[in-house]
Amino acid sequence: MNTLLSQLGPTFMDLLPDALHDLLVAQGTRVRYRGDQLIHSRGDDSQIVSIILSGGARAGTFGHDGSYTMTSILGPGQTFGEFTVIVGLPRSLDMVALGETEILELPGPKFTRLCDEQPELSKALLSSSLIRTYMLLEIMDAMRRLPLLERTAKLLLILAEAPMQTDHLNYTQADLAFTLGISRVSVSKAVGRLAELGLITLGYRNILVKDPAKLQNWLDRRQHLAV
Amino acid sequence: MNTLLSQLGPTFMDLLPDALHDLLVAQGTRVRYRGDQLIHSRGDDSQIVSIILSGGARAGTFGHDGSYTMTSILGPGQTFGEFTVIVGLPRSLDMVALGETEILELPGPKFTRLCDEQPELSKALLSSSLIRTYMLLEIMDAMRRLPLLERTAKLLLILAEAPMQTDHLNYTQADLAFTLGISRVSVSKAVGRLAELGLITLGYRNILVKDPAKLQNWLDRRQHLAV
DNA sequence: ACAAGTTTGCTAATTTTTTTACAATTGCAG
DNA sequence: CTGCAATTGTAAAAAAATTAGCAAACTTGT
Repeated sequence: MNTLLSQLGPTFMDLLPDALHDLLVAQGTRVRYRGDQLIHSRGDDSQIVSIILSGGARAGTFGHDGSYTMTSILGPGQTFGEFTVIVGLPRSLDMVALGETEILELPGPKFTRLCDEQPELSKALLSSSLIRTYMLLEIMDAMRRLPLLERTAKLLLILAEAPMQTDHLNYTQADLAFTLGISRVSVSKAVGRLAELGLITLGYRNILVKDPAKLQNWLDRRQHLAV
Repeated sequence: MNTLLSQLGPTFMDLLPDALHDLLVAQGTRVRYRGDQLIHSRGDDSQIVSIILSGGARAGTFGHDGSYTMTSILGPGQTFGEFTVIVGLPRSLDMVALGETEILELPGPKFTRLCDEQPELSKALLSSSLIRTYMLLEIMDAMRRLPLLERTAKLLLILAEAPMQTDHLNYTQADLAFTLGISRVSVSKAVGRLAELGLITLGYRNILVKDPAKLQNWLDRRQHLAV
């Protein structure tokens, strides 16, 4: 669960030469989204590549029953929609703006043309995609191997290091439960224990991770023992 | 857990124009591996891109305690090692040959040069990488949402549709347990129930999925009910 | 065809997690 | 300031999964 946001490596935009960066910005349309505004839904087949300029976005799925499972959080420099455009399948996740967010949007055909003309673009996208795959594998591994308490800690760490986040994580414990795929009671117990250990501070509708490094450290030691 | 093998889309090799396909084969070295032979280990930083020509490979991690968790299975036309070469980080998974396997190996520098010269190569790699990411997200979703019985069924389905596989899946229940990250007893119960339902037939060191479509059907109905 | 080593099927005891239910707390709207 | 709705903390019971252990079934090498 090592995150999709506190990037292990550079983001797509980081990987781009300046010239290309400028070209993209020139060719795309800047669109602003308010916090919690839906950017697009699972199943859409709008062919648009989105690049986050500022703010952030969270990816997840809304269940038929209104539940929500968060899959990942994206920050500035990261992209989404390229799967839809390049592979030609409908979007698999709902995307929601995380706070005031500015996104650069490029129509699919224009983007693919740019890719053809500028091999560097494909290469940057490839690198960021490979990095993403790597992280997903790490996350899957964590999900299978780590006990509930550690998994919860890891999620908090991911959220704490997310872009557009103050110290206080404004999520309800029910949200966290959905995200982790465990019960609210279990979350309550887990965060309770973490709070006991002085790693986090609990509030109403929010959790404070004052010292992410400390939490990370605790987690690392835990994982070490487990393996 | 929708597979990394019964490809949802085309494989890397499928995406390649014939000319490039031939070029790669000409530039690479064919290497044969016996069944269960270790191709490379987690942590290696050998810079080699591997393309499976025939046979297959399974990716996973060996724990310090000798345990093994399978992450995915790759078949002909699929690649691995590109992460290492392009991003420059050590390998994250142990790869083991699945039966008699022939692999085309390209040294990293040669591969990156080819990528620079042939943009089509980057593009094919990009598509297959995006497809892989998509599948991983599906798998993660399944892991969080599906109960143990369904997860087991899904794994069997994935394995049954894997390349290099006869009707009989030659895995011990302990193998399946490792792969699913659950206990052997739980697997035993799960496959027992599936056998009761007539969806599979149990044997010694192997499981027969005579009618994958039927199993798929059962799973679909189950998932529908769950959501 | 036998002995040795795996693998499977089961059981019982234990641990973990979920469910259900309810009280206490918090923020907010009026 | 007060009452309401949402959120959190907790406890007890139920369900699910794990561990540990053992006997029976099965392969294989000799």
